Amino acid sequence: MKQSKKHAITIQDVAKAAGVSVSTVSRVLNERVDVAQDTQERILSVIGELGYTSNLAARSMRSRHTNLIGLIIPDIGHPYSLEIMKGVNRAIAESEYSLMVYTTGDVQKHSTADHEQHYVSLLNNSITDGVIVVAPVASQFVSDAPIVSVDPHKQKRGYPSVHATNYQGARDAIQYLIGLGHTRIGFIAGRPELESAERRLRGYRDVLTEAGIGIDEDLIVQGDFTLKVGAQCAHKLFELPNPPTAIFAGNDQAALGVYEAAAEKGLRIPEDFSLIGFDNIPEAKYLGLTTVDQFLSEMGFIATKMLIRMIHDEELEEETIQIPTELLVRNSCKSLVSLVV
Amino acid sequence: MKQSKKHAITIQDVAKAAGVSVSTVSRVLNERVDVAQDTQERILSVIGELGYTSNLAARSMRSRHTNLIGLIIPDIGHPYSLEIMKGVNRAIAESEYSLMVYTTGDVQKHSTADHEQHYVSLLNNSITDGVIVVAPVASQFVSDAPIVSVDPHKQKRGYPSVHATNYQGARDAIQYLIGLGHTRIGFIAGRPELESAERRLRGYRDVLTEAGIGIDEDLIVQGDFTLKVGAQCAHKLFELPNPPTAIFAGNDQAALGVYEAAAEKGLRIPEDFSLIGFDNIPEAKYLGLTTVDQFLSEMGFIATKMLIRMIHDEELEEETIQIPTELLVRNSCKSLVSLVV
DNA sequence: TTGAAAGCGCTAACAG
DNA sequence: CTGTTAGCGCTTTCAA
Repeated sequence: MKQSKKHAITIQDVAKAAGVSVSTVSRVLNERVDVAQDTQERILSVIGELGYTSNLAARSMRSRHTNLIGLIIPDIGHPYSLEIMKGVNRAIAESEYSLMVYTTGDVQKHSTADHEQHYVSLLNNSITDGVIVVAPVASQFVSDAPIVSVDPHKQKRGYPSVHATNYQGARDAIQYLIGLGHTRIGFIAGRPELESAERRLRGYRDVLTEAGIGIDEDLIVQGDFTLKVGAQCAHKLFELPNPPTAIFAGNDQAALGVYEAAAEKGLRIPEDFSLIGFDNIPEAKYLGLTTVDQFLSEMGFIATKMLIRMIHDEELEEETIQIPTELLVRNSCKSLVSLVV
Repeated sequence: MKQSKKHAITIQDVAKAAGVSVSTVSRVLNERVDVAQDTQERILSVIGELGYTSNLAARSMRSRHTNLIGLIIPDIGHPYSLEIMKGVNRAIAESEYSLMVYTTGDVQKHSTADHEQHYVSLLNNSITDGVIVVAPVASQFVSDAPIVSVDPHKQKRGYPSVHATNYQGARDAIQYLIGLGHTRIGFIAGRPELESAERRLRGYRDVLTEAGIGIDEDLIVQGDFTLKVGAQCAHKLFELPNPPTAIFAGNDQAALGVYEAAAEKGLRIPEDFSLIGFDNIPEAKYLGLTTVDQFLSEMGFIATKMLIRMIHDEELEEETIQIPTELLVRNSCKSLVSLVV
């Protein structure tokens, strides 16, 4: 209501309208106490009238305190990312921070260490108080503000990260299947370059060996964490002369692939065989399959809590948290999340 | 490698290291052509070595060009939001822009017009070139940068918005059910204060009236777009002396509620009755239910494309786009998305 | 209790 | 082709 419509209202406009200096307005904005009661009220009411919102860019530049947390996440549309975001969101909701999710749209094109570092710098050197990086391939990050990584591709040092206990989760899952009486358990492996996939496989091998059942290499097929290849893998397993009576799918998409392959063959889960999948699978509830579940969201939650503690300058000690996470559908096995500094 | 570790590398550091002035570095950064070849190369290599990333805050403050689009969305964890984000993401991926998703964590606590305006100002007055506001309750926004809204609660003027053709979609759905031979079709309504819910109901009433079937008010029950209440509504319908042979659920969650209620009663879909739902329902694929689908993602996509055109200063004319969106599962009816300026 | 003034890192004239 | 300079809107000493 003042002058050019094109120009946003600044702290100057507020100061002028309230008949004070900008520094006084700034003090009110930052909830300093050393401002006279009536001055404060006047400024506040002017702010309300003018609909002033402080310029984030300018504020970030001057003060190292934006109350903004950045989340750098590969593919916003992927269920994996979504679950983690949910957990982050939960932690954000009960904090004084707001969340800025940064994504570049396409997983394939941007998941390089260079890009990750770029986004970390972009956010942390400017508008965020700290960032969470999900599933980074980068080993190191240069940043003056705190960083936490979630589910990094490879075990790394230098900054804290939250890991799923993939090994223990897979162990629990296989033990659960053995408890059901299965001895021929198929395994659809994930992308071998990922530490998580490798650990799940190791859990499978170890439990089967320990149980005296032994490993039949024909029962281990190489998937890639996609539904399509998961279905192909399942077909391979079903065509075996001596097919498995249960399948452990490396992740959610693979599990759905198995489900579709089973449906094609007219098999029913869990009547004809047992299917257990890793990662969150919303459909599991209706499809009768068992999942090692909820840990994605939990990882996001823990990472966010940690980051906030770091921002508050609480020095993190070398520590490990273990958080039990129930299986969603119908059993007693547990998955865990661990924190590694 | 220069001085205090705590301090991020600035354009000054780069200039010093390259033996040029900051403005020259800035020119290279902004891909100006009027820089000598060798100077440019030298600066670029220094940037690489130092791992310099330009300060977003500072850059935003000086130039109206951040290549960042803001998405203001109520609840990141809700399937509704997710679908829209997917569409936005798709459009972002094929553009030169990056996406900044802004959420405050909790739908209930923050979905007020004031908050919406606050976030619009926060982003648009500082770091974004434009914003997309999803499901706003606010009627107007003050902002110097472009705004597009998606699926606003009430029809509003002043800025462009993308609407689902809820009326036509509901019409198509009901016609589809009539085509299947149904005459007693239950309707689970959504929150009555939302225009979308009201339009769907109107589509239902109109088609039934036009078809000469007439309206049985007992078949219309008041839901609230949640699974729990959806299930209760379904129970109410099933308990009717003359229960419906088909149910149209106002949205995805309600449809799942109906599914669960049906499962409890031992009913099977679609053998025992037909169930059709609005909004994206991933589970639909496995549950045999029909959906009016994909339009959420489409709305996000269109809104983003529009916003980018607006940022590029292409004046938007009064126009309407109609985009046919197939039903997901098994039929021929279509839903549409329209654009209103 | 308040104001004046100095920058934060960057871009964009304007000179050279 | 390149350097100098003046701010963008804000916070923060330092005085008054």
